Amino acid sequence: MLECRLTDRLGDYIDLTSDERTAVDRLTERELRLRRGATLLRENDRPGELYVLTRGTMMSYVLLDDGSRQIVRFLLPGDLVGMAGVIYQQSPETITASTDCTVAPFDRALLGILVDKHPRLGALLLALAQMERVVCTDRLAAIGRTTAKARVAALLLEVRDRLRQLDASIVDTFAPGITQEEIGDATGLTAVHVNRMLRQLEDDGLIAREGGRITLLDGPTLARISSYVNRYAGFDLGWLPPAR
Amino acid sequence: MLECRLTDRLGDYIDLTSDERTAVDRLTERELRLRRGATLLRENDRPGELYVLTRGTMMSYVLLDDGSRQIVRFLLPGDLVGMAGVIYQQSPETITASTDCTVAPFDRALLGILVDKHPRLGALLLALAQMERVVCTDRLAAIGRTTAKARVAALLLEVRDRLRQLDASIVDTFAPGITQEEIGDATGLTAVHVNRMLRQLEDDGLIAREGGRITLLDGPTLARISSYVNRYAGFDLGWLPPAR
DNA sequence: CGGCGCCTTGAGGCTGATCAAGGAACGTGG
DNA sequence: CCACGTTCCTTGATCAGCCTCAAGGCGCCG
Repeated sequence: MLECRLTDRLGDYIDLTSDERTAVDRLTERELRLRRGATLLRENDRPGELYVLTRGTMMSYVLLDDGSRQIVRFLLPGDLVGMAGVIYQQSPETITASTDCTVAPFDRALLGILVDKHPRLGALLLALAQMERVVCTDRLAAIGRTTAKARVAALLLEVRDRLRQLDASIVDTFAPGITQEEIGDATGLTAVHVNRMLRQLEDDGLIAREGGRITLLDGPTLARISSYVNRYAGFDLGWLPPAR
Repeated sequence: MLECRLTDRLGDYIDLTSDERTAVDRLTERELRLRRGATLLRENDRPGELYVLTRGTMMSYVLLDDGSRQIVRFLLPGDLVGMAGVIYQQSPETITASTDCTVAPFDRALLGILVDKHPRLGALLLALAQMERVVCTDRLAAIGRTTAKARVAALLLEVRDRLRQLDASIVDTFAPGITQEEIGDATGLTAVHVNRMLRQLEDDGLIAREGGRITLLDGPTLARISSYVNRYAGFDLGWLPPAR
């Protein structure tokens, strides 16, 4: 199973000093194991803690009155979990484990201390928050303004790019590890229609499927029809302050 | 015309020290005036600077290949503008003036310096970034999983709450200052259908319209049918580090 | 007075939802 | 080892919400 520490993730973007590394590792001293399907945090709970997801996958979503669900983000190892709730007295989202997984909980006061002692890390977290916001707006544009086929294609590309960031050996074949219903809940479609769109993409020769694994046969075309841009690349972090 | 400085906005959330105030004000030393319709930043431009919007309203949006537009956010005085692009070499969004307005440009390196000298402000900016992300996910859920009527209702409530934050005298009547086409581009609808939904809300007795001004006659019902939550309230910032 | 931007309303069509039924894979207990 | 339940995938038929196209009205400004 894929594993990634927060220091590894942050280290993808900047070279951490050993002081910074120590400070970040301090957030992940405790460890919590979750079973597939377990709920870490529920909407309107009081979100006292934050988490680093270290092993397994989770998802954050919102439930509406009529029982429908909007998946906001799939969480992968190395992701900070629960940041959206850090400013509220009530959590705006529910977070559950899609697979068995391990998280490291830490009090949110530690986040303040971390930023205070290591402003550069604060700036980096601010940058990563912006990245997530941009990913969210991309999804917004996809759901608001593109066809079902394009939305599914964009989601597949995003999943591929994020998995590749964790494991460079992943190129175009991967097991997304999410059901068609979850794809639907992330893209604003029904599971039935997601299934049809996957079939169409397959018939178009853009993807292949086999036993839960998906191969992107023609990434450029997929990206074109879905207006997909990889937001996990193309950074400019030259404005970050020096390490302290 | 409404006006709001960045220090005022940040001061809504925490009491700034005079040092912090000085540092924030330094970001807005320069001033740039824009005509209604002017574009401040275009998608894929190199985003070298950030801006504080001090007077007037703007909007940030994404254009898709087929010419359709997804409005990501309406910008009001006191808002930081361009933060989404701060981490990229190419701007992910276009920003244009909806009315004549005034912005204060500053180099993004200044952001790094600000965070370095005043970590508490860095943490606050991180918190505000999370808030925008939550607003974005609310919109996502609205577009992905709710009806046209609910989306329009939610947008009206959000506009009201944001205007009220700027001007406490605004209660339930306001001039949104946006066209029906813009409401559509923000909610993933066509202008024609927005018009029908406004008429329905009016026929239902939930809103009243008169000469471009809108009155929310029944906020609670509007909030209920649209699952709207005011994300501009209910904060918990107790975890911020002390001022430096 | 003419043009333009925006709003308004009607008619018809298409995308994606809903309802329904069945199949494959897998784990679990007898 | 097999029967069974559960979960997920797959496909067909019908329906409806929202889009598209079209036409006209109002108010403002040059």
